[in-house]
Amino acid sequence: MTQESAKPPRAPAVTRRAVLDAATRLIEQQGVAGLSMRKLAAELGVAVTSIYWHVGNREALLDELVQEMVHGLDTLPASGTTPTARVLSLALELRRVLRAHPHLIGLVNERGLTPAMFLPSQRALVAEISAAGLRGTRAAETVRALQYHVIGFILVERHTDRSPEQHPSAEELWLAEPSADGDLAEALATPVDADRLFARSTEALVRSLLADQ
Amino acid sequence: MTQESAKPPRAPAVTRRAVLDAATRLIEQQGVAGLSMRKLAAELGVAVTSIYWHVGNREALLDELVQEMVHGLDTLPASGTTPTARVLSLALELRRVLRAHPHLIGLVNERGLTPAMFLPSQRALVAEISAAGLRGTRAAETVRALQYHVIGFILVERHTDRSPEQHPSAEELWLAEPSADGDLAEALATPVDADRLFARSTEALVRSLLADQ
DNA sequence: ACCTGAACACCGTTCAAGT
DNA sequence: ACCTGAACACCGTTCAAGT
Repeated sequence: MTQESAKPPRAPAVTRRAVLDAATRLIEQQGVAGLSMRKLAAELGVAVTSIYWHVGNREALLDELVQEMVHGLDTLPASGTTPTARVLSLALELRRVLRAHPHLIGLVNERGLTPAMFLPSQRALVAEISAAGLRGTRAAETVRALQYHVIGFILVERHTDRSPEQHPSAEELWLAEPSADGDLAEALATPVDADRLFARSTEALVRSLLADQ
Repeated sequence: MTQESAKPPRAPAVTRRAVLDAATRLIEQQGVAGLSMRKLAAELGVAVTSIYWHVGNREALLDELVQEMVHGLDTLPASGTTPTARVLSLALELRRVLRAHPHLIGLVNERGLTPAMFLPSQRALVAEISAAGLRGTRAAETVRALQYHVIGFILVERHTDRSPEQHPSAEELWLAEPSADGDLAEALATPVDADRLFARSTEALVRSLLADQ
């Protein structure tokens, strides 16, 4: 509903879509603070002011990326047969989806869209947790505990992903540590396997939350 | 070792300490991105360039705040009698300490000081987890799971603390939700009690991680 | 020892002007 | 319909100059 002219005008040098995609790339590489309108223009080979014609301004550009992320979070599919397995599968799936755009979580929140964004995954969690036999306040606390756990893990991971080499490193520190348990020190000197750590810790949390007690 | 003159010169308009404190205040209120040298100067009633004399530049200023935070994280005190209680007390204590400067966590990481910063709390966790009977890889995974859980929770909390009112709010969404479990929906429409949620979820995680399995 | 203003390169944004 | 350069207010930073 935007282009409707008698004669085909010359093709635009950039499109709204190209701007959004380039912005996404910049944010992934350098974080939200690293997204500048001038860098964007340079990358697209166009004057800065062209960007403004396509997306309004920086804020509106981010608004649009946020919208796309919020709409991208549909109901999550649960898999597995036991309640624990199904809830765990939801947590794994939520991490998988959020990991695609970890930088946008903060932007979504700044724009007041956090509840809307997480409603679908909360619904899915509610369904499985209810099926597991939890009710009322207890069930709600379980939903929230899992949500915080997953989002928190993603945020920590984003930090780790964007961090330079650390000095002194965990390896240096723990190999130099006088310790009763040499195996433990050695294990702590090893790089973190985020996938494994998330799977293990989340399973532990889910088991405990779903246990009767 | 810096001021050593025959006659007492006029008192400085600002001090290094005053700059650091004002910066801390600005960061707490507006986040790291909200810290500008010019705002800082305005707040202290001095020319921008004076700030540079005291702290070098923006980067060095942040370096100093990071140093203070890293040194502020000493060994944590564990309390309680059972292993679960003692490990849980460490997690609560770590959250308490980190909550004082949640914005600095990212800065510490950017500067490669994350392992150094968390070594003391890792040591404390190692001691209690070893006392609980865990060894080697399993113990290391437990330490890391707890560390990620606590840091993640803090990061989520920071987002929440700095967020505007959300539209639509969780309340609106869950009260409008057709649901089998009315109590659950009502509970999810209630504001999150972060202290309680953290205590509950962390206890659940600790119990599960320390269990034989 | 400490403060100042001028100056520079950067940024987001607006606007009048082009085609 | 789409692109452009000039211009403005902001930012971090350097420097020569003051007291």
